[in-house]
Amino acid sequence: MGIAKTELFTEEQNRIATLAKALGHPARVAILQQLFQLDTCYCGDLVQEIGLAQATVSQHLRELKQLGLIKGSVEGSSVCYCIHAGNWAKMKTDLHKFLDQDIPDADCC
Amino acid sequence: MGIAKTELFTEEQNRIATLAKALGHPARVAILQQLFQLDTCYCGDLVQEIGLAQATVSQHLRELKQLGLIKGSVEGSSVCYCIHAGNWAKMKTDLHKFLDQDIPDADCC
DNA sequence: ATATTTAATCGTAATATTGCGATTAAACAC
DNA sequence: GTGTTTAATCGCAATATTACGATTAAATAT
Repeated sequence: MGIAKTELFTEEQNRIATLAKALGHPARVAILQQLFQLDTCYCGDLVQEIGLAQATVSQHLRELKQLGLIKGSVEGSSVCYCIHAGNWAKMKTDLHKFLDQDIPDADCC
Repeated sequence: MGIAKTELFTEEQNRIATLAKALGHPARVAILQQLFQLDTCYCGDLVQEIGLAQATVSQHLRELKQLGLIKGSVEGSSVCYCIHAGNWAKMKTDLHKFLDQDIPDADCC
């Protein structure tokens, strides 16, 4: 019914899915890439770069912030965003662990 | 309007988002983990393990197959699934490239 | 004080996803 | 042949996501 049955899965499975989901939209990927480049870190610049409406970009920023992947600080009337290094590292650890599993060579198919 | 504006983004951004999205549901993570364990590779066993309805699991399997992350082969009246090693490796390369970027130490916030 | 800039939030419409019962088709058993 | 098992697909309901105009609040400029 469109409701994800998280209770059926392990903490680890849910965490991986949550992290992956956050990266599962090109606008959020684009925002993160901009922040890695760091020639634009102000919200207004990001809105220009991304090309979506201000409200939409703000919504994507909120998602990334809620997960802790980015942090924002108010500077006068604008807001500066950047990658949250510690949490990004944690995410990387978790995703790598999943991605880098050895593929069984039973090769049953 | 709920429609992802893929044309605003680069091929790379869209590809990363598409890959991440596929991993963005715990059922699909669970399926992949089972295939890594490989004590269950038959569709029916996966349905048992996952705990969702057969139709739902089949739908998740289709998504993973369409992206090429898994492959399935018919064996009599059942179907055996496994990780598509080559495509999994490609995905890893693409995601790693994105995840492993250096975080600028300008630390503007 | 008033006007402007900036970004978050609200409300809402369009679309996508998730989940499942029912049906279907193919392989198998008898 | 008929009955059974297996898994894909259809159809639909519930929920989630995406997008944006409008509004809001805070900082800044005049």
